[in-house]
Amino acid sequence: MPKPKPPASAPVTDLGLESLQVRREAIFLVIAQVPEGCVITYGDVARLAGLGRSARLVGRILSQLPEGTRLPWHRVIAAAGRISLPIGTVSGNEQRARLRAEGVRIHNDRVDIRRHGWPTGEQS
DNA sequence: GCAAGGGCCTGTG
DNA sequence: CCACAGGCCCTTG
Repeated sequence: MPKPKPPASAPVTDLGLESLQVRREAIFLVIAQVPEGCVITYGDVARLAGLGRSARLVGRILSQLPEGTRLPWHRVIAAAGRISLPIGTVSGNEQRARLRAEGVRIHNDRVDIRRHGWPTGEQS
């Protein structure tokens, strides 16, 4: 049958709404694995999480993170090592402060991705 | 339910 | 730096 109709009685294992959750979890796991002093781009996070080109989704998810999260969201930056969060904002300031605290040098809203990029860096 | 606009994006020109 | 298009999701009307 090309059209599996779910019973209106008990759609317990319902995909679709849940897959959103799954994506968030995947993103969470990927970012959680970024080592200290390293950065990763939105695109790479999406790719490693199996989301393909949904870098924008990653940004959206990150923007909606709870305050007390242990997720190192500050290690997630835009492509080419650019920091997309504007300076002067709480998040932007926090991100820069944390990165610098981890030894990441920031020069004009830019991070040396060749040095701190992950996983394609040389931290091994 | 569809169209339009916007957002921590990305790549090309 | 700006403009466009490609992809994903949310909010409005």
